Amino acid sequence: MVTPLEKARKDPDSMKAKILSKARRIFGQYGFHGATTRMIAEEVGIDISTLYYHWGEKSDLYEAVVLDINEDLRQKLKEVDVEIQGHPAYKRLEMSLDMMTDYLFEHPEISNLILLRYFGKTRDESVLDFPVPELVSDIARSMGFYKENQVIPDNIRMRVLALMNSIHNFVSGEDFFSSMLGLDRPSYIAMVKETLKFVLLPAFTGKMPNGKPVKK
Amino acid sequence: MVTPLEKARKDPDSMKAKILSKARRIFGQYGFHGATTRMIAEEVGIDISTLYYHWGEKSDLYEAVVLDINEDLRQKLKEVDVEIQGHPAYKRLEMSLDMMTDYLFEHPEISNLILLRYFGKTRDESVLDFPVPELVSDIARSMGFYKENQVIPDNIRMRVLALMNSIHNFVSGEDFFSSMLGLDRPSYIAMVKETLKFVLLPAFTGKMPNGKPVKK
DNA sequence: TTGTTGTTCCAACAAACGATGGAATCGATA
DNA sequence: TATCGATTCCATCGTTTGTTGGAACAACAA
Repeated sequence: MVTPLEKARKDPDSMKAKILSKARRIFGQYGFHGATTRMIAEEVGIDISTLYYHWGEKSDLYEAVVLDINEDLRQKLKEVDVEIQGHPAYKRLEMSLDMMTDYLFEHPEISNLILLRYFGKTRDESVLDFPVPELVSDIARSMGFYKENQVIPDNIRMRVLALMNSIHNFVSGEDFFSSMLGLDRPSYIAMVKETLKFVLLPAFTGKMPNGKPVKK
Repeated sequence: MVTPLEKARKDPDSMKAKILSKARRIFGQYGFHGATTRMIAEEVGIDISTLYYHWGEKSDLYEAVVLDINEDLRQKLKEVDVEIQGHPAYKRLEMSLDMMTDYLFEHPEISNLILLRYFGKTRDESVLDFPVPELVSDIARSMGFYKENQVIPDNIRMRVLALMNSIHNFVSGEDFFSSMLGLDRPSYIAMVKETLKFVLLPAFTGKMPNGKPVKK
């Protein structure tokens, strides 16, 4: 059996896919309760009942959105994993940071939704949580923090979470931070990359962003 | 003239203060739209109209909550700043991390609300933003990242943001992350501290958490 | 006593929200 | 053409949410 989400992902021009795309953005910006079905329908340019026809309840649509971005993220991580093969650890992390930052700035609703799921609660606790553990394991192995096919200890998992969240924070907080610093988009993105490297490279690779070892 | 917030902060046993206290928790957990005035009133054990009598509109109460936690945070930062005087840079950062982590785990709604303000939008954009820039400058000076009474450049501000947000993330995401790792509260908090030191100390101080310089 | 002031609750309102039934429309098929 | 399924919109429903008016009550001053 084929789920509505699979249908939508297969045919990006379908009404299901259009609704899903707008729903991603609006749920990401306003959260589950802040977003209304009317807002989403209006954004697509359709009646609310059409939205309900395709996706059923609001929470069902939300669930589809979560699974959708999770699939996107997983796919992107695979791409990155292929791209960085063969480089030394230092270069691998640096490349990953650049690529993931660029990708997430193109799809900021991914970061928004992930952070909202971490930090915010929903009134009705029906909603599912997406498989963060798998993502974390993938990243840990891809970065070479831990060897293949082994159970990854908690402290390594925590470090990966810290790494991921640092990116999500800057992507998701773009409006707030860039206006606070008075930066335009390209300058802000460049500064995010610089900051991420400054903070993360020494801890995870033992080298400063300029490639020199950390001074004593 | 004395504002309702000042009244509430002066008399913690007053009804205004009781409402404010519960409002902090509920706004922090559910966000502005997710929280309802009825939820807050019920938590306090009063009628909704009593809540409106003391704080007026929902957005006014929310504004008071934001200013309240901002004041708490500012006060705590001052305490930390006094405590760490005289220590070397490495020790200052380590102490600050420990103290701020403990404090925020005691008042997680502070981290919740700050992150929700960064990342989430409100349907009516009336709401004010609280003075993050000042906080960031205070921290930058307190940590010795930059000298007193100078305009702090953007890249330093960004590093401070990265530092602050790393703590907020782990505090605010406690439920999600600790259940994901299967840790109880004390273990989780200990692991958060360890992780924060692992990630942040090398970049900001050039030393590993064990005090040794970062290896080449 | 009477009045005043501050506080609390009951009841209710209008608007917004999630959700649905049913009619209308369109395209393909027989 | 007639029929059928899929899709879209209009109108509407019940509930929740933000908000308010007014009565009840207590404490205190005149």
